[in-house]
Amino acid sequence: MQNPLVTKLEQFARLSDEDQRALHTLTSQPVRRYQPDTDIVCEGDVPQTIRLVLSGWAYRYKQLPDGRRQVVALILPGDLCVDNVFVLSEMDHSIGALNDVTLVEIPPAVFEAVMTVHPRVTRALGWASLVNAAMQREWVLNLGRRVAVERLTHLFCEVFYRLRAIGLTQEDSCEMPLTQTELADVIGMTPVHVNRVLQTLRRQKLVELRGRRLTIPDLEALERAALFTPNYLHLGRVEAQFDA
Amino acid sequence: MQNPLVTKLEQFARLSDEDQRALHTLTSQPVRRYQPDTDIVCEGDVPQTIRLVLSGWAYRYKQLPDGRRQVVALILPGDLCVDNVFVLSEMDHSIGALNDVTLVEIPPAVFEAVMTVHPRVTRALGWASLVNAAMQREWVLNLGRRVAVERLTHLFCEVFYRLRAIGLTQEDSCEMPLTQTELADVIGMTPVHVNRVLQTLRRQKLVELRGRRLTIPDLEALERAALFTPNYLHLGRVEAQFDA
DNA sequence: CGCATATTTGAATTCTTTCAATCAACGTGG
DNA sequence: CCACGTTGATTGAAAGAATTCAAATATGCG
Repeated sequence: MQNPLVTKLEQFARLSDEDQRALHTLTSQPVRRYQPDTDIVCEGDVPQTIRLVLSGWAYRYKQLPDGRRQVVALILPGDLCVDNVFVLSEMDHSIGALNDVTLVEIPPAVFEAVMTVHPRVTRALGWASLVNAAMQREWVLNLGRRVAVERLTHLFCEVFYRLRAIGLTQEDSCEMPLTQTELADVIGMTPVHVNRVLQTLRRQKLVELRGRRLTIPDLEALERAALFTPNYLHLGRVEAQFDA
Repeated sequence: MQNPLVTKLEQFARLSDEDQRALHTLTSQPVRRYQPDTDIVCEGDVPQTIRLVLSGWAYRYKQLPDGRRQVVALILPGDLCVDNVFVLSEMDHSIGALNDVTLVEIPPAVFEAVMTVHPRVTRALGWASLVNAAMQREWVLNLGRRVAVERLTHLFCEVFYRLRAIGLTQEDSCEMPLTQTELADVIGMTPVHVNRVLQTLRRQKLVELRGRRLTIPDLEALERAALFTPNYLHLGRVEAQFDA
C-alpha cells in the first residue's frame, strides 16, 4: 500500500520526488500499534510527539460527566492525530482506536525540519488542516440541522469521499468498522435509532452494511438523500502554480 | 478600549512592548464597517486579505438548500474571521455581521512579516487557532449530546468566558446581541423552543436576558446546569518560559 | 403613533429516546 | 464439532423532547 499521507497531500500540491522522500522520512519513524477500543491519547495528556496514522481508524471524542459520549472527528490513514505539540497544551479530548491502528511518532524537530526544507509539503499540510477545520464545521451543521436520515447518509458520503482520496475504496464500497453504537456516538443519536434508520436506508437500497463493509449502490442518490456537497473537503484542488 | 487582539493574545504569551507595537501595526490597517444582518464574506468567495474583528460580533454559518441554517462559530472582537488566505481557497461557508462590526483588512504579506519578526506573536496566534479548533469540537459535543437546556446554558457560559478574556464583561453581565431566532441557529433548535427554554432559565434565576444584555446572577450554578468546563478554552495559560 | 421586528402562547404532531427483551453472529473451550 | 458466553443487531411499546403551525403580544424605531 502506498503511503496514505503522500496520497492525501498530493490532492493539495504536486509534490516533487524529494518532497515525497521527505514524507517517507516522517513515516519511517518508530511505529506504534493499538488494539481496538484502546485509547491512544487521553484528555489531560500533554503529548510530546506528533502522531500520524498509517493504517486503521481512530476517533476523537469527548465525554460528559454522566457518560454521554460524542465522537468529534474520525481519523483515517494519512491523518495526523496529534498536531498541537508546538504549543504543548493539555489535550481537551481523547483519541481512541476503532480497529487495529498503526501510527508513527514524529518528534517535532523532525517535523519542523521537513517543513522548512519543503515548502510545498508545508503548504499541503496547511491545506490538510484547513480541510479538518472545514469538516468540523460541516459536522456542526450535520448535528444541528440535519435529521437522522440525513445525518447518517451524510456521514457515509463523507467517509467514502475521504477514503477514496487515499485509495482505500473499491468501486462502490469501503470499509466501515464502526458498530451501530459507535455510529450513534458519531452522529449524536441512540444506537436503537441508528438501527432503525439503517433499516430504512437498506430498504430504499441506498446503502448495504454487512460485516464491517459499506456498499453504496448509487452514490449520487445517497448524496441527494444526505444533502451532501463535497465542496468543503476541498479535494482535487491541485493548483498549477504550485507545480513541483 | 484596548486592542482586543492584544488582550486576547496576552492570555497565551507574555508580549513585549515591541510585540504589542507590531500588533498595533496590524490593527491600523484599513478599517471596514458592516451593518447588522450583512454578509462579510460569502460561501464561494476567495478572500485575498486577512480580516480581524475590532468591535462587534460576527458569525460563521452554513446553510442547507432548503434554507435550514446553522451558525458554526461566533466571532468576537479580537478574532480573525479570515485566515485561510495563505492557501487561497474558496470559502465553504459564509460570515455575517450580528451587530455593527468594525474590522481591519490585513494583507497577507504584512501579517507574515509580523510573524517572522515576532515569534511570540506567532506562538500566541497558534494558541488562538488551537482554541478555535477546541471550541469547534465542544460545539459538536454540545449539539450531539447536550439537551436543550444544557445547550443554551453552555453557549452562555462560553460567550461569557470569551468576553471576559477580552475585557468585555461587567461583573455579572455581558452583551448578547443575538435574537432568539439567531440563538436557535447557534444551538440547532427552533426559535420557539429557545423561547421556552429561556423562560425556564429565567424562572430558575439562572439567567436574565433583556434588551440585548445577558445577566448571570450565579455563574457557577449556570456552569453546573450546562455541564460546562472551561478547560477547552485554554485560558490564562501564560507559560513562564515564554516570557518576553 | 404606527409599522416592523421580536417574543410569547397553545395545541397537535413528529421525531427520537427509553427500557426491556429477543435474536444473531462469532470465537472459545470442551 | 457443538455448547456456551459475549458482543452486536433487532424489535416493540410507551414516554419524552422538540417541532410545527398559527395566532396573539410586546417592543423598538422612525
